[in-house]
Parts: sequence; structure tokens; C-alpha cells
Amino acid sequence: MLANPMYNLDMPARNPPRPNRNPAPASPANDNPARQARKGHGKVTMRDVAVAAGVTAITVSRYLSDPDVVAADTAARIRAAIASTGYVPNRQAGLLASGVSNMVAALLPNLANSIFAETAQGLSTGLQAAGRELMIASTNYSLEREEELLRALLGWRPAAVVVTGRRHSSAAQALLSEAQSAGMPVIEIWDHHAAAGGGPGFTQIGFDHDDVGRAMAQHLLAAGHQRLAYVDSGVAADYRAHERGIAFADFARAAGAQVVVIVAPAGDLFDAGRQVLAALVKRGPKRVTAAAFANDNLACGALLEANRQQIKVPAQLAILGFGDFAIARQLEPGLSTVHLPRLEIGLEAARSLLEALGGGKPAASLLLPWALVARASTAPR
Amino acid sequence: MLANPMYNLDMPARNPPRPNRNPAPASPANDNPARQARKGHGKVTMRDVAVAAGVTAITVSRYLSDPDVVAADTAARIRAAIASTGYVPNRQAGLLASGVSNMVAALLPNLANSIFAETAQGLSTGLQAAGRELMIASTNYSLEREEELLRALLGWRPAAVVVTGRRHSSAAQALLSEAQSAGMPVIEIWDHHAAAGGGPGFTQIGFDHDDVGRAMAQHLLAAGHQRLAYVDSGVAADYRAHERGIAFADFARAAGAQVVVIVAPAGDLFDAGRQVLAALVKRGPKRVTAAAFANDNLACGALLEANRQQIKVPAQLAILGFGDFAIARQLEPGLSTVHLPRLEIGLEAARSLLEALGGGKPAASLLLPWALVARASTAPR
DNA sequence: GTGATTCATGTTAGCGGTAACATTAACTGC
DNA sequence: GCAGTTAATGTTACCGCTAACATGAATCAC
Repeated sequence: MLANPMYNLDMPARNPPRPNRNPAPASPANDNPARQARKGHGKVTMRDVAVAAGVTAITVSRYLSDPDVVAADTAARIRAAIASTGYVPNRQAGLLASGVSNMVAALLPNLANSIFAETAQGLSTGLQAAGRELMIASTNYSLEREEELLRALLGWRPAAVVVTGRRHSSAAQALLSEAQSAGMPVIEIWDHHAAAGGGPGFTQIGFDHDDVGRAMAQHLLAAGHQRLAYVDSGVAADYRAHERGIAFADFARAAGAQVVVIVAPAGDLFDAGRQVLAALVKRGPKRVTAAAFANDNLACGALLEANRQQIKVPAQLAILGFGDFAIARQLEPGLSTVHLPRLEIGLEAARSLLEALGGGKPAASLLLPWALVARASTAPR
Repeated sequence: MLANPMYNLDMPARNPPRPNRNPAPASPANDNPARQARKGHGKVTMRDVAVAAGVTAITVSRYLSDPDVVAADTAARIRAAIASTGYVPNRQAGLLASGVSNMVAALLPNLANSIFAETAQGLSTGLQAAGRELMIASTNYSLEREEELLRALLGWRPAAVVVTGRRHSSAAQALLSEAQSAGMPVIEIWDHHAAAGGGPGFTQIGFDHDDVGRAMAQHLLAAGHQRLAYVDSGVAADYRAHERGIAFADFARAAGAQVVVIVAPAGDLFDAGRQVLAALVKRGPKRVTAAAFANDNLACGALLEANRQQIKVPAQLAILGFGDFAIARQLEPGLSTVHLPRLEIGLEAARSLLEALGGGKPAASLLLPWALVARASTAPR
């Protein structure tokens, strides 16, 4: 049933109401003058400009793609014609005719979250500098939504696609692979990790979250802690935060430490952090001495609550964040955290895809540096 | 070398790998069969799907726009053909032919700033729910950049345009007016104010910044303050923050209070707030008793610095922010501030433009509610 | 000075869809 | 039983632009 070629030959029986198809002679001729020509969409077209400048459309087209290929006086007339008509080139038509797009599609989990917002800004900045447009959509951490949106965005035939993370639905993966083999750069940001299947994979611009998780554990161990907590984000689908937690726990346990993993409640992150802190200090004898959080907002909430409850940080509880948000170094004590290349990921993704578009081959993956910033909240015991 | 006329007559030597392009009679006639047809762009087209389904392209087109208009079994075959070919409709072509876009273009000053990031998220959410795509660009508060980007985005013939604020370059204003009279909804967000020229104006979704400035002054006056400061943002082009400051100062002075206006240094906003606070307390006898800030990050910086310097808030200095960022209510004392409909502006803009697209006429402007949230940092003396 | 080359621009035929109209079989109604 | 209607699909001609090839005049080489 999938793609039945000979369909029309044996069909009639199956579909009685089916009219005869292709009544054949179709002789009525193509010179029917009665047909009403479809009118334009009411916009100034290149032809209008051409007429105003006394040339044909192709000359205007050439002028626009490279002003130097037309004679100087022709260029001047075209320039004047464009100004007087208020012409704005139709990109759809240009793309349809040439097959060359200057638009980039990006899929991010969320635009409001300060992490991805800065990446979006970096992408936007990098692309605008190259005269490219950005079409953006947020997946809300849902792989199904990602697939759906990817399909919609591919309909615009972008020059390149940027997706977040290395995990996609299998259909999305197939779409991306097909796009890449058709020459469209595909860039995965915010992750840098061997592909699951060991396949060719896409260009990755990010860092290894396992590494970060281990470094976080290492940092707390080095500060003399043996009973640790990892506080995971309430966003279940944020697999990267989850991976950091697993790497954190594995590393710490391998080193002989005890680790509890807690999932923060949903809602305001500061409040969630406060609640987690309150729960941690209530554990009494089983109390942990250090807690690592999935992001700085959770950690800040915990830190503020510790201050309020007069829990000494780091003496009674060390607190470690992730993200190095602006507030982290403003609190007292300063919040130790992981500084991330938030903006750089966007900028590098833009640079990288522009390179791939220019060079004709996929850009290399890029492992961007992050840094554990040790402040007072995790000072050694 | 570009465009060589008699090429085919003498060419062979120059470019050996070049396939013979049918040297042909070269008869001047218009039925030159030698012309090499431009090949497709290598993608699956609607025609491929049609062939696989045993119908013609128009039937596939009809199925896609409304599955019910084709016979049930035809629909099934088309569905199968789409799946087996991996067809993704080309939006450019559809738009070009029909003149109907489902894409919305948005211009925001910045995507990283938490204020606009949430608005972007709201726009994205609202549009995605209606199956529309979002093309976004950031102007970095520059009107020239806005004009430039607007021109580029209009080239994509969006269904609607969202711009930030009511001030635009005159050329941008002209482009927007023209777009609106051509039936494209134009929405200005983050502002709600009579147009300067009293002209027709665009749909505005936001609030009146003068009102907010006055309310901020009123709030501080009511708390018993007579010597006030307004701390403007370091972003010179953020005219809305500036307008709030002017309204603040005018209102307070009219009520007999003294007002100094300070411009915060550029750079990290928390640090800038700290510096401003330090400067304010150094004024000695001329010290102000209350300060209003252009945004919460500045105000939080000031509040944190006051805590560090053991300046009592609000006893020695009352602090008032703008934005109600998540951190505001977490600090001690809680930061009084102005709660803004950040997300709502995006959602309402989406709703509004969808309405305008559906109804055929511009949507009404919308004055969204904001609220001065009184916390401890401005408690009455 | 004559054929080859270059420069500037024109002509034609699409890109991949959809609007408008056309066509046919089957179904109405009386 | 036959004109009128309806349902399903087809044919044609575009949308606005650009690739490919064509053309005519000016320039060049020797």
C-alpha cells in the first residue's frame, strides 16, 4: 500500500465512484482566453523596479546580488527605482528559484530560561552579523514537540539547523540525518558526547556534562566532604542535568562517599531550593555536609534559606551551583558554581555553521571550556 | 568568464569535464531543445508524492490543506506516499503561490535580558499553539539596526510583525505603515502610549511607562520620603526606562520633593547597583532617603551592597526596583518593585495578531496591568 | 582590420506550490 | 430519461525570482 505505482492501471474496480482519469484528448487547447490570470499579491515586484529603471528584471536581480556586475549608471538608476518604489525583495521567490537560503532554524528547550536565552542571543548576534535570519522555536524539553517543530521548520528549507542536545526522537534523528546528507549543516549545541550508536553524528558545540558532574563531585570531595547530595532539576526531561547527577553520584561513590539524589519540587526555582535546604537540614544524624545543585537558582535559594535559618555555609553545609548566573557571586557567602560558555555556545554555533556553509563540509565538533568557580560557599572544611 | 556567449562553439578546450551541452543547430528559434532544464533542488516534491499515490499534485495539495476534500481511499494512498517518500512541503513555494504566510517576524531589543526573554517565550508559545513559526531578531536597542532587520524580515513576507516600543526610525515607520495598510498586522509591544503624531498608529500591547514612573514616585512620597534618586539604566537607548525616570522626577518635584537622576555605569548590573549605592551614601548631608532603579538587577545590587555596608533598608535608605525578577522577593529585606506582565505581553501579542489575521482588521491596543509590589525595602518610615 | 573575447544586458524556462477554471461520473428530481 | 447538481479530480497558468544560455556592441590581439 505504500507507494503503489501501477495504481491507475487496475484501480477502477476498487473505487467505483472514481471518475475516469485523464479523459485524454484534452484538446480544448491551451489558448483559452477566458481564463482569468491570477493577479499578483499587491506588492512591488522586481519587475516594477526594472520598468522604473528601464531595464529587465534579471538586471535588477544581478544588481542586488552583486552591484558591481551592472554598469555604474544602470546601478544608479536601479538604486533610484528601488527607493522610489519601496521595493523589498521577496525571499521566498528567490529561495525557490535558487535553492539557496540564508535562514537558520534553531530549536531550544526554552527561551525564558537565562541559560538558553543567552545562547539564543549569541546565535542571533552571530547570524545577524552575517546577514542571516534566525527562525526559532522552543521545545519545552519535549522530544515529540521537537520533532514536530523540526518538521515545520524544515518546510522553510533553512540553510542550516541548530538543535539542542544529542537526544532526539528517532524520526527527528532521521530528518536531521537526511538533512545533513543533503548538505545542510546540522549543529547540536549544549552537549559534546559520543553518539549513542557510534554513527556519523552531527557537529556538536558544547561540553561533556559527565565531566562537569564528576568535577563537581571531585570539588566537594577535595573540600573534605563524604556525605553528599545532588539536587536534580524538577524538569524531568532535562536529561543533561540528570546525566550530571549520575556522573556526580558515580564518581563520589567510587571514591567512597555517600550520595543522596533529591529531585527539587517544581515551581519557582529559588523557592524549590529553599525547600530542599529545609529538607536537608531536617535529616538530623543522616545529614549531608555538602549539596550540589542542578542550577544556580536552586542553589541560591538554598543559600538564602541557609542564611535565614542561620545554617553556616560552608561550615555546616557546603553549597555548589551550576551555571554561574550573575547573582551567584553577589550573595554572601559567594556561591561556588560552574561557569558555562552560555553566550559562546550561540556564537560558536553561528560561526561553525557559517563555516560549514562556506566550506561545503560539516564543521568539526567543538568542546567548549567551562570552569568550576570556587567561591566561599564550598571553602574547604 | 562569466556569461560567455558563443561558449558552446569553441569551448571544449577550456573545460574538458564539461559535458557537451548539445551543441545543436543553435537555431535562433524559441524551440531550442538544447536548453538544459534546470533541475530540481534534489528534494522530494509534491509531484513525487502525487506519482506515488497515483494522483496529480493538486490533489496532494488539497489533501494537505484539508484532508476531507479528497476521497477517503485517495487520502489513505496520499498519506502512505508521504510517509514512504519522506515528503516535507516546501513553504516558500506554497507562500509564493498563495500569498498566505504562517510566519510571524518579531524584533526585540535583546534576547538574553530576562525581561524580553520571557516575552519571546510567550510569543513563541502563543504562535506555536496556532501552528505558526516565529522569526526573531534582536536590535540591541538600536533604531538603525531595527530598520535594517525589519527590511530583511519583511523580505520573508511574514503574516504579521511584532516590534518593541513605539519609536522607530522614520523609514522603519514608513515600512510598518505600508505593511499595515497592505493588511499585515503590526503590533508594538512593551509600550502603550498615544502616538507622537496622533496618526493611526499600530496595535499596542503593553503599559504606559509614564504611569509607572509616577506610581513609583508616589509610592516613595507616600512612605514619607522627600529626597529621592532615580537611577537610570546604563543602556542609553532604552527610552522607556528614561521616560519612567522623567515621569518619576516630574511627579515628585511637582509634589515638592527633591530628585536627583543618576545614570548607572555600564557592565554587570548588580555591580553597577552596588556602585550607585556606594555613591549615594557618600553624599553625606545631601543624602537621599529613597532610590528608585530602572530595573531589579540594579536595585538588587544596591540592596546587597547596603546589607554589606550595614546601611539599614529602608530606615536609612528605601530601595525600589522595576521588573519583579525572581530574586526580588528572595532577598532580605524583600525588594519592593513593579511587577510586569512579561510573559503576558508575548502571549497577548500572539493572541492579538492571530485575531487580527482571522478577523481581517487590526486588533485593538491592550493596556496590560502592572502592579507596584510593596515589600520591606520601602516600608514607611 | 578581422576573428576572438569581454562586457552588459536580454530571453527563456523553470523552482514547487496553489488559484481558477475544467471535466467527468454519479446522483438528483420530477 | 434528461437537465441540473454534486463530488472528486485534472489542466493550465501563474506567484516572484534566478540559472542557464543568448545576443549585440565594444574591446582586444596580432
